[in-house]
Amino acid sequence: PCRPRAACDMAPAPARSSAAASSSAACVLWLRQSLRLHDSPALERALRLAPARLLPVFVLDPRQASPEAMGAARAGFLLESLRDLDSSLKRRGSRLLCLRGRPEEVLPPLAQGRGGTVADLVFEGDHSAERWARQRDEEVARAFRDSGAQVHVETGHTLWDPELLLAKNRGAPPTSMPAFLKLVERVGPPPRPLEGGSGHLPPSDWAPGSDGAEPGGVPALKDLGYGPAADALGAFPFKGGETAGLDRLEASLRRGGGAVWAADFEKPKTDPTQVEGPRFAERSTTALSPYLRFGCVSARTFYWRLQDDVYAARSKHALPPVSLHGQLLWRELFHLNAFAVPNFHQMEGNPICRQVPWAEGAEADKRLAAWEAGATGFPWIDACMNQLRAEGWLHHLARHAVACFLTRGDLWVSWEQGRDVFDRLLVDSDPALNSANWMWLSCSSYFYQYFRCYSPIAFPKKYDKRGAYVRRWVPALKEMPDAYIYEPWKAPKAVQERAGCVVGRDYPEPIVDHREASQENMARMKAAYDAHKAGAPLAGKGKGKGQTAAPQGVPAGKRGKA
DNA sequence: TGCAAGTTGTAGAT
DNA sequence: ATCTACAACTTGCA
Repeated sequence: PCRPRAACDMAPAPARSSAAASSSAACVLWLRQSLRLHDSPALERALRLAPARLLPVFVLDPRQASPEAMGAARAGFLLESLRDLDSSLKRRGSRLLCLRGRPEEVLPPLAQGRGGTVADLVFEGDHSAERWARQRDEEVARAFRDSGAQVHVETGHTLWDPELLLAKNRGAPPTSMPAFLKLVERVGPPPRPLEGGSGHLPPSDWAPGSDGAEPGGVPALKDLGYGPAADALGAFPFKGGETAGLDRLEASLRRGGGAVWAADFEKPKTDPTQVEGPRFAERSTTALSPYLRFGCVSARTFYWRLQDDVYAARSKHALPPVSLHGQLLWRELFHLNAFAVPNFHQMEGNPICRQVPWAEGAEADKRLAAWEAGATGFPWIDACMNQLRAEGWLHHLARHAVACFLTRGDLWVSWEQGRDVFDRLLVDSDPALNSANWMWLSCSSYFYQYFRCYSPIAFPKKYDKRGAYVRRWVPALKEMPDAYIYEPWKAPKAVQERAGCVVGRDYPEPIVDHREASQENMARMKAAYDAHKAGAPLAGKGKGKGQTAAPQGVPAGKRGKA
């Protein structure tokens, strides 16, 4: 029923002043979240402006792309993606200009027209961004407008335009999957991916800095301040970029022969302990998340390939929320929430987030540090964190286990702190999904059954009785007998000696007693929930901050018509 | 107001 | 493998 959406279906190009429409007029295409040429609304819009010159630019912002803010795995993936994009652009007669610095500082000089008039700026709106990023975008847009350019903001990171979804839900974002599925039912399927051409692009023949300080090429990791160890240590096993991403998409769709695997995929049934096979290619999930994060693969392309080539061909297939389509819908729901809920990325003043008195001070810092370093003394948790630091990737259920452990399960550390660690280390960290999932796992929002708690011993045992995953990621435990692999402190001293792993010497003592800690924390959660109920839920409690927070999308608690 | 359902818990019984 | 108790959360809808 859904035809391919042609680029010209979109809003008509605005009329522009005759002065700007001179033959040398250029269009700056500021690439951000969508590092691809297929299904790129921003690129197609830029082409419809028919500029004499098209200047695709990406800005490496030190606030994001530096060792303090971004793990080596993600930085490496990002640079690979940029290099791939540059090659693809060059094949079509263009090139990528890669600048370094703050966009609001390095982009405005382009508007002044180094070597010609810049008539248009096109970029993709980041609806679910944190406040500072939204301000950054406004500053850049203002600078271009002040220079006489037109600014065009497109939507491309999500399946639907978040504004449209919000409007169709009377201005209030759904906060549960059943409610979101109903909304999606009303709205209809997402737009088809754009049919991007493969033809020649307008030239990108500007003069990038005659001072020679800024060559405009994609830098290497070391140029961004990453040490030489970063290359070896920070390695996601799959290459970044649109080319590799589309290959991986095809491989996922073909998997199992006749798309059986993708059709029957149910997320809760996948295995978080799976260790890489000899072919080093298959994990129990698609591992497409980093490609979606950086827009190397369009969510809409993924959605429709699944629909047309996997689901349509079979009488029976998995359904949302557990199916692969379901995974895209979770992503969509959380982006919509991040767009519409005020103070979404923090506990305070966040109307959907339970106010929980998480631990603070030196003890909390120590626990957080041990957790991040993979030194909690719980082999399953430490193995997960070691994989996270090394690869930048963890299976979704492994993320659950470590997030529950850090927050409501064992260590009682704030979800915001764990979220920040994930944001730095994960190759696929997308702020909206990251904050949402941390709220979920800490029982701060979306999920409230705090008496369901992951055990760092029982949970991995269900999948991996012999602890192959732990042995892979915690070498000290390599020789520990199966019976003690998840609880080495219970092994008799002689067994520990024989395994070359004495607890307290070669491997840490457990940081807490899981049974005691989880019991105590459940009582704390109950108290926090009771306090929430006691204060009028809509009016908030205590400080009275939540209800006065300026809404970004729509006022919280406003359920009526706009 | 009551009731059903909620992507992904555990421990112990059978 | 499938069941139940655990102690009982929330949202969303009738």
